[in-house]
Amino acid sequence: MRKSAPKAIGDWAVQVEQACARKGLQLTPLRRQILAILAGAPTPLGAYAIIEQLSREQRKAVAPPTVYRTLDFFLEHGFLHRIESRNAYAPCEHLDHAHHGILLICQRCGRTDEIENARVDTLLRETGAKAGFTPQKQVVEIEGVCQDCGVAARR
Amino acid sequence: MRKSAPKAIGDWAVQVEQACARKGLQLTPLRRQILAILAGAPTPLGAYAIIEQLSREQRKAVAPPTVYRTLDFFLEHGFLHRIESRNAYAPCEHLDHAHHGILLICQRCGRTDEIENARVDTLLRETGAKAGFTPQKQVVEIEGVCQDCGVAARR
DNA sequence: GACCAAGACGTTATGTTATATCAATACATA
DNA sequence: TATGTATTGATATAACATAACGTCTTGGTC
Repeated sequence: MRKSAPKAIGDWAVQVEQACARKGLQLTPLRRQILAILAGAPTPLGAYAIIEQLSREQRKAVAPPTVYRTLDFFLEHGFLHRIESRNAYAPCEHLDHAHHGILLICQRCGRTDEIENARVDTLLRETGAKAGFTPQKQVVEIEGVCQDCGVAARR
Repeated sequence: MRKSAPKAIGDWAVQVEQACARKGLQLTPLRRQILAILAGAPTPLGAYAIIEQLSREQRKAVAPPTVYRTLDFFLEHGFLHRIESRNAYAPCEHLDHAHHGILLICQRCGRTDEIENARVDTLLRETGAKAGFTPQKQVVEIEGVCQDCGVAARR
């Protein structure tokens, strides 16, 4: 799981900022604000959770399309993952290179961790290929109990 | 992809029927009807597509809870898969044993194929374990282009 | 048969997630 | 200024899912 959330978070926000600068992407106030909200969340957030928080912060309602557009922007550029089995969005922890992440989702605490494994990648591609299939996008999500929660449960 | 849909379908419906008999589960008229609808569909169906078809067949509106309950019944007993990345439901093609399927989803034709690979399973479990994670449920969905569509595209 | 409990289904209402569409604004550049 | 492009605002609605409660059937037990 994302151990020291504050640290990883800062990292992420900073990295996104740098990536935007590098690629000439606009990091507007709205995007920055949503970035901060996502960065500050201990667990992945749903779009409507973001809308609520945003609306609170601005004391003014923010409509769904506004947030979904921003999420799409982050997703397109690989800054964010969508967790399909939860309809939630979490920071991508490996911004520096293209990859298919494996998402570990804890049932107890709700935190997620993104790991990479080249062998899984390769194996999935090969497995698909054997069936004549050309993969474009992989969704690998594993739900279970994370280390911390597992330890806690056994105490 | 499910090549000869009619055949695989018949298989599926029959197998579900047998499994229900074996386990003492009621295969009521409603369940049978939804089974048939799912079995006859070339691609995974959303709950509301089932509702529509059901309502047409009965010339009478069927409400969402009715269908969702039946879907839950099939899911619980492992007869059906939910495709997380599509909010859709597809017959499970390996009824005879417990498993984590790998779902191949074609972007062009929408058909899905479910394959099994023990190595993927093992590898995912191991990968999780290395991170201190105890997996309960795996979601592996690969989106891409199936053989037929790939061939068609290259012609 | 009378009774009870469990399971299945019907019905109404509502909650949750996501998108279509068009208008307004901001900024760069010809 | 005019024109184009990117972003955001605003309204409405679509798509997916569940809560809560009532009714009816079924199958067991006395």
